[in-house]
Amino acid sequence: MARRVPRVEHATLTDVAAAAGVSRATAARALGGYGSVSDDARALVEEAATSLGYHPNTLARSMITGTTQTIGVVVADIELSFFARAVRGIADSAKAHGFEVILANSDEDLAMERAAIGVLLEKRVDGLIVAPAAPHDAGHLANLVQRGIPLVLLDRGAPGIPTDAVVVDNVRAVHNAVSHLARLGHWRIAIVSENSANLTVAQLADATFGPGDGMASILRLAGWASGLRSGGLPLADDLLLGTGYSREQARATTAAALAMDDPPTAIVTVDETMTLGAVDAIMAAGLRMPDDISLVTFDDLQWSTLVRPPLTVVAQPVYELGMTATQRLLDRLAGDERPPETIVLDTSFVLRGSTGPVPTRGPRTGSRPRPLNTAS
Amino acid sequence: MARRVPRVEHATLTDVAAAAGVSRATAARALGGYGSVSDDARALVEEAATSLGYHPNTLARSMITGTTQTIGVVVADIELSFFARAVRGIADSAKAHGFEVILANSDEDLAMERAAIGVLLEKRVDGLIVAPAAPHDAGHLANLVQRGIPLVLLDRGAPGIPTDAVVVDNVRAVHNAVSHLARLGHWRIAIVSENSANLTVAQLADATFGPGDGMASILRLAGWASGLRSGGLPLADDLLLGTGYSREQARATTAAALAMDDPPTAIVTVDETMTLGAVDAIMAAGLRMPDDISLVTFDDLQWSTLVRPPLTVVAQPVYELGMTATQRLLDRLAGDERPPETIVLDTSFVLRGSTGPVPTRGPRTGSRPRPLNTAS
DNA sequence: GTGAAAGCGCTAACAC
DNA sequence: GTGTTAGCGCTTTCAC
Repeated sequence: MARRVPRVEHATLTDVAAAAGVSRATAARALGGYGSVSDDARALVEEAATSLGYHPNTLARSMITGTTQTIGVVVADIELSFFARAVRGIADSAKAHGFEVILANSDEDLAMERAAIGVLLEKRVDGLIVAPAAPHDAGHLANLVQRGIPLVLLDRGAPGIPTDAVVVDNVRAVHNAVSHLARLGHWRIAIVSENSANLTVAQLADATFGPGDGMASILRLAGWASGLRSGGLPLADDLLLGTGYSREQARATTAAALAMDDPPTAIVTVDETMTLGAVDAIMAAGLRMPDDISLVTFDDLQWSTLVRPPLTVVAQPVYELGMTATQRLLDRLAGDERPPETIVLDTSFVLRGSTGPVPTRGPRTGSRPRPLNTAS
Repeated sequence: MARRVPRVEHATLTDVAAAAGVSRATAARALGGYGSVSDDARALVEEAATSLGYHPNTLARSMITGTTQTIGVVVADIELSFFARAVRGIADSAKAHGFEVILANSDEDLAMERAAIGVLLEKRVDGLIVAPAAPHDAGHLANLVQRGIPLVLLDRGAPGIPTDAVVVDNVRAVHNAVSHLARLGHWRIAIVSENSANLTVAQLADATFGPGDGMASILRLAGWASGLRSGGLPLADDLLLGTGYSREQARATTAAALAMDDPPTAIVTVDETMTLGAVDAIMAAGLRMPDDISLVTFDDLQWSTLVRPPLTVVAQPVYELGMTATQRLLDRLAGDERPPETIVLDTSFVLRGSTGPVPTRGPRTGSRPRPLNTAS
């Protein structure tokens, strides 16, 4: 005879049935609200249930029904504002539909992501929302899709994987931001990114990425490069400030760029971490925005308006990204068989004080080189 | 015959056993690493398992073992930096011990907290980490403890509930911050809090709270009041800037205080949300820190060093709070029967630019009233 | 409307 | 070392 060692005593359906003087089937029907039960029996059962403090064991239920009412969520790091807000959106809409959320952090590490997904699957989550660490190395995700496990990608699509993704149009968002800076007369527009993809600026400008084609950071680089090109600006490789994924590395890289002979007149950052480091460097250099340098950052963070001047930002609908991903996942769980699609939400460009025209005089070197190219 | 409608086909132990040509018990032993199996059998089983893509169904396992290797976490709002970081600490240490985390937000609402705990219990989490919304109305938590469900409180203790809690010494932290300000000569030290507990400053100063006695915000008020008293400063009720729990309300309340005839010479904020609103108001009023006003905020947020001047803060070991809570919970799960205790971690006072001596001349009104009381 | 009985996938005695 | 078997708590036929 199997015998478990219960950590905690829970009243079972059998207990309730016995107390109510009915069969387990009747008790189950009364409590589960399915089948038909007489009013008498229902009353008896409900009374017994409350007096025993009965709560159904969803584990046992799940074994039969095949659904756990749980979704697994794998993000890079819940500490990043972006993911915290997206997860809040996920949790809220999941809860509204009776689902719970199991959370895992991957730290953008493929092995951690794989492991996390494995564990979530063993827990028999009904579906997954994943911000894939390596959209171009997503065999494990393809495998999920092939096995019929509902999967929605968040923030980044994985090319070639036939599943839903919810993203923003990163290329266009940054292209527009760069165009704005170009119109203001900036001719040295740098970008700070943790990911340079080992591509030259020309290659990035040539690339034709769709919104769901991989990491947001790469797409933002592509948007930057294409913005430079369409603004008639030189595609200078020294403006691609590739660095490591930490505030300190972003600071150091930005600081080095600011110390160049021909420093950028404007900087774009691709996410919160890069923004923190870039602002560190700009402030440490004693530069005034926008007089000495213009700055556009990604994501409208809570403190964007607290630095002086307030930051011009590309704002993403982060909460909605999470909600939309969840909605789509729950639709799939409910049997929606439409072909997978990449849902693209709109960003907005929020103009504040950190961007402005290039000053006529050079900020520190006395004078600046003329633009190399002013044709469109 | 019961028949489930599997959303996804998973290979079962029976499948593996059949493929390997052994009994289910042998397969289970080989895979589970318990009991004894011959090397031949083990090899056969492992091969069959990999080729079938077998992953154990932890639901079935949990039904027998009585443990789900899952902990439930209920915080106010994962979007707040404090909880995001604490949850990261929880998730990391949980994962290191083979546990997963189910996350729920309560928005500091008691009903939502109760509901969340109910759901987590139905999912048979092995234990709970809760930041209680109402530490003084915690019958449901007492009930958990009585039922033997392992529970660790985070950030706030619940007086009278015999369970572990992991907190900081909020009273002392704020007392020290206020003492520092008093030593700098400040005589009108206000505090911005979403919770005034309907107490007068004198009552707060008289209260003798321990570190685990309820909401952090109240304890911080008490620390402020006792700091005022021991600094020989008047316990003026108009310095207790009680407001609603939103950035905008904090801004409005702070703005009103700054517009008083006798405005504060220094302000303390009790959390991230209050800090955002208070800084909004100070900046909107055009006040310079620390020349016009000094500011001490709670929690060392990432942007604390990006505003000018950088903020003097009370820093909490937030990640460690989460790790410690998890460690204690896992200890309890492992059978640790020590009497429950309130674990108090140390805060640190980080002196930066937003605090300084009271200027000899009044900042805006030309001259200020002399301190009412300079005795200790 | 109600009860009996099967069985989800697994672990844990208990024989052999 | 291995197989047989019972049963975790529940839902779901299928009779009555």
